[in-house]
Amino acid sequence: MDFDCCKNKKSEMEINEVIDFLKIISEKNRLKILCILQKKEKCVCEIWKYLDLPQNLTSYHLGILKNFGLINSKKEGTKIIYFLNKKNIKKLNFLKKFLT
Amino acid sequence: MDFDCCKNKKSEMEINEVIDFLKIISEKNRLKILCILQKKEKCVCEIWKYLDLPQNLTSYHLGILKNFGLINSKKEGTKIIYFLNKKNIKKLNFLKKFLT
DNA sequence: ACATACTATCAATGTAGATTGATATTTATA
DNA sequence: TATAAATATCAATCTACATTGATAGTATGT
Repeated sequence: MDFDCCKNKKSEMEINEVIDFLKIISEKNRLKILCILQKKEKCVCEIWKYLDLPQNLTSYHLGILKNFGLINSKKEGTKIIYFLNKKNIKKLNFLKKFLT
Repeated sequence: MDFDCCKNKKSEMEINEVIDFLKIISEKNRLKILCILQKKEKCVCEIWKYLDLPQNLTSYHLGILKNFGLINSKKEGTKIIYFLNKKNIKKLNFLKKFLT
């Protein structure tokens, strides 16, 4: 074929990164969480009560987002406060490369 | 709570649209197909041979992309040529609203 | 008419990951 | 110290959907 796309090692790695990112944010509850945290940092109980989700499910999704580096957390008494990691959120720009 | 996010009907619909779009493009083979078609329109057999995928699987993913309006097709002899629907690809801009 | 190339469809299977239920841990409060 | 609130973790279940295998349809060339 007449071009080199999705084939060389670099291209393959980039695609994998993008896919990982997309998989994370393409889950409705997680996207909502990101949405919510844009406004202001929030503790877990605020989030699950607002979104009407089970507590443990909320914790699960927060864990995924945090593990991927999209959000961070800090402790305040008995609460865990989650907030956006704005630097990593900008990974979104990465997408433009593929789809414009 | 002190704001209105992911709650009203309009917001809910927007999120659903974004999620649908993200689910479509967060599949590796489909993203690769979009990637490939950026360069030039291609028939199914070019695509599956290039990506080293089973023919029917390729057809399946092309169907999903077409059904969502990201690509279109035309017939040329025994071949079906697929090409990007550039207008709809721009739905990506939609994302910025959520993640910047 | 026959063989071949190209594509789509259908049913069955496999699998990643979202959801649920139960429980442990930690901190604050009475 | 006992109770309650907040969070995380684990195992089990459920579900969407990607993958596979088989097959049918359609166009082309001999």
